[in-house]
Amino acid sequence: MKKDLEKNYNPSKNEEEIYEKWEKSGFFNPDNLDLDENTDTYTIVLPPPNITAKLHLGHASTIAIEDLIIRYKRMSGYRALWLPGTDHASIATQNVVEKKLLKEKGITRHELGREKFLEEVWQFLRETQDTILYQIKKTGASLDWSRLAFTLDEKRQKAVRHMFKEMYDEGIIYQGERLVNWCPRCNSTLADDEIDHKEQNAKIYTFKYDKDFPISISTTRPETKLGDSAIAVNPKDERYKKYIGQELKANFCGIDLNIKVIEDYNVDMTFGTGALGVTPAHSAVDWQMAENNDLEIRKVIDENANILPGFKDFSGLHVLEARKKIIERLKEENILEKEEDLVNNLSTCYRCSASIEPLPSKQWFVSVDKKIERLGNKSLKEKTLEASKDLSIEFIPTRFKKRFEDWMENLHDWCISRQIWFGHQIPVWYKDDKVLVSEEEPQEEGWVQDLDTLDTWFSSGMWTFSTLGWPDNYINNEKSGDLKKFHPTQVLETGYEIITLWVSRMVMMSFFSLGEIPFEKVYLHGMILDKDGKKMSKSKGNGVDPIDTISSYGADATRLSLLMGSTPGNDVRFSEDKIEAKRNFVNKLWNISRYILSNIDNEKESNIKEQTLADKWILLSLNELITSITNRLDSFEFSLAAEELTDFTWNKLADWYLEVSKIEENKDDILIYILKNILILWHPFIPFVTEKIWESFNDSVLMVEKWPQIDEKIEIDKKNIKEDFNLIIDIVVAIRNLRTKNKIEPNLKIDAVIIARDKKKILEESKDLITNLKTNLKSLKIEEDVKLPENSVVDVVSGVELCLIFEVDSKKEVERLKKEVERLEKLIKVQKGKLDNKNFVEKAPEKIVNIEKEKLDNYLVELDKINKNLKEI
RNA sequence: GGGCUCGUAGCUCAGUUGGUUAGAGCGCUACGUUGACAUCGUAGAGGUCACAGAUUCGAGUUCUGUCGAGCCCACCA
Repeated sequence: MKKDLEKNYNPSKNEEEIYEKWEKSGFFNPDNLDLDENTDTYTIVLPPPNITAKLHLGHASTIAIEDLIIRYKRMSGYRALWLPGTDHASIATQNVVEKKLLKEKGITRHELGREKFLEEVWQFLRETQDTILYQIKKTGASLDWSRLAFTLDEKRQKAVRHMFKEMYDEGIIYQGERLVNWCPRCNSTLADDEIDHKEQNAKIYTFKYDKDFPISISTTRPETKLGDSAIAVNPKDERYKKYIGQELKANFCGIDLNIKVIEDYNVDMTFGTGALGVTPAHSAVDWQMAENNDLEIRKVIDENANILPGFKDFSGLHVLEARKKIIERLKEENILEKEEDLVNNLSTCYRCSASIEPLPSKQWFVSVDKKIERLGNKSLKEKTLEASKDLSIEFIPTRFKKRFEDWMENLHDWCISRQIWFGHQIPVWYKDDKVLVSEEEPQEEGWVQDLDTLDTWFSSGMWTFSTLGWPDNYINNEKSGDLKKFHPTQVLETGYEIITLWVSRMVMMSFFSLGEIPFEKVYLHGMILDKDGKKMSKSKGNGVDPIDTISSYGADATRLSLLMGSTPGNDVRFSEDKIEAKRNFVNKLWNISRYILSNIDNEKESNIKEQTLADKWILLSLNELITSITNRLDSFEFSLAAEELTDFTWNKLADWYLEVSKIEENKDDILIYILKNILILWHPFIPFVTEKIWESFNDSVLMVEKWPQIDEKIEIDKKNIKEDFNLIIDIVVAIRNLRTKNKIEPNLKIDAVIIARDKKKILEESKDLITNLKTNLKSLKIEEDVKLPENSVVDVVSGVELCLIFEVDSKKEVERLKKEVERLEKLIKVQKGKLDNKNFVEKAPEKIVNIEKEKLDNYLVELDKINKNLKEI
């Protein structure tokens, strides 16, 4: 039956229909796969995208990689689950909605009130979530939508509360006064990794607290000095040694201070005056010193970055105004010694860029150092480090293992409370002096819930198991249901930029609640940069919507362009050219299939009989391809796998075997066999087009077709088959080259003679093939020796000589040959030098030496022939 | 200050334990194409693999240093 496919593949016409077909088949859900009970599972959870905005190409890249892995594993017979979800991204989302409100309605969240504001957030959320899910489907993701989760849906809320209570009961979660990074603009604390350091020009002032004070200090923030309770000096510093331990009184701009002189090795003697004014309440380093030296902690600044009451006329001023006023005062008192320019790093909020105030505040923390009995008396930090060190969790590429461990080792307790409205509200209730931590809201009157919400990573840290039915599926330390089947997951595939934010928390939380790792491998992909190498971001407006590239070039081309030419952990630049090239390839594959399907009589391969050299060659190449692609995919070398597939499909199959099939006959079985195999091998990369072609001659669904095995009986005579066929290719190419170089009219029939000794047999067998293959020879002779006619040109190919006989421009030919002689003489000289090297001949493997010798011989033969030719002309 | 990555063709990038002539795509040049495919075909030009040194019979690949680009962490009182 002949099939008639369209001339060009049209992605937008087919993709939707194919996706529907997959969804209808039910095979996205592993429960519907026809598998034995004991089949191994393979699980990946989709890193839940923020619902703050539509997806960009970075997400598309994540999806392309994960879909590739999961489709490959599904076809390889695993019970493959890829679990979708989205992230509420508390701070980010709240910020976006706040900005939107301000822009569209001109109101702030405070004017609107908590409840109404949250309604707005949920409304926004529904809209963006729809867009995002639509985008994901457009890329062809084979996600199990029946298990779709959201970090703030009912089930996850339950899981979060359960986790909070368990951690609280275990003493892992505690409330404490700590110096936190406070954003006065967002009115919230920020984690250390939510802070950006920005260079800025500042002034550093040098002064004494008062006229009579013996030590000068330097600072960029004089206003905080109102809260100083010590001066720290380096114990090695001779200038200040005598003061250490003294308690001094000072009157700083009218405020009385008790200053203790303490020693600390971290003080840089060469910076400023070498004496550091210690402000425990408003500097992280100083806070530490205060703890070590039992200093008084005196707050100066409030949550709005204003000076607190009790500081006379400075009270109520914004820090910047207070700074100005203090400098004026110091000038008046004539104690300002120096005012210098300085470039320093300002800590700013990663969301709103406001400058951060370190403030002491009551917050909830997760302890990373507390020993946990059921984890072998180890802390979460220790367990996590252990998992990385003993390789139970493997990083790809491995260099991120070190970064992960360095970061873990320096990890402090995790501040999980956030002073924002959108998110998981902390499940703690207060009534009078009583505190209640509970999964359920207390029924009794009068309990008031903590107003803060949890850090967004608290809920996403539980992602691998909260999505699999925890805690319901975990009773008496026994896993059941999905949790038992699919946890731990196999791979976490994500961007390297959140290795610390997310990966570490997932490992800790999984250890805490399940006592096991959340995933076996962490595959880290690079970022997708724009064509100038800049990070794509909303603010720069250089983000690319995958929907746009999909509608112009197709999902397959978009995916392939993201998969190829990239290696794990390295950033990739996006370019439209690349997508276009992949679109062209997809079309090529389409046309290869079109040609095969329209030229065969029977589309079911029955009995593959390899008859000719070309058959053996292509089948052998296919075997090698299957082995190689399988290995590549197993070791996460996606780009290389795609390259090899392209090479086979385009350079071997299309360029050679299909051409041969136009000359040699009866290749239906082999053609359909090869087509089926490459469609399967390509499917994880470019699922749509392969499925579309597949359905034109199969009733089954390609997505669940079995991954190919090599055909054992073709594994014979490997070496000869390849060499022989490559020889034919070389000859055909050489004939064409000679024609082009000598400007032979395309229609002019010419005679060719091949002078061959060892290769005679193979050449004799393939005589017709060579004559017909993309050449236009009048005749082809194969001789052992021949006297060359005058009007001929000669080339040497893989050890055989080839003569084309026709009229030739002798002047041009002489020039060409002379150049050739030059080239050869150069090569021969290099080659001889190599072989004269005793070390080389004695120490290099015999194989290499022989190859080099053979090379020299070939050069010599070639040179000889050309010289002969030259004489004749 | 500590750490990481990168530097290969005009551009974007591959190149797995060191091994035959360093590859691909795009771009460029020439020629070609009415039947699988112009989303095509054939061929060509284009590389001191950043630089210097070391190890080795042999280095794009290993080591050291230098220069350049980028990133992460800490911190500047």
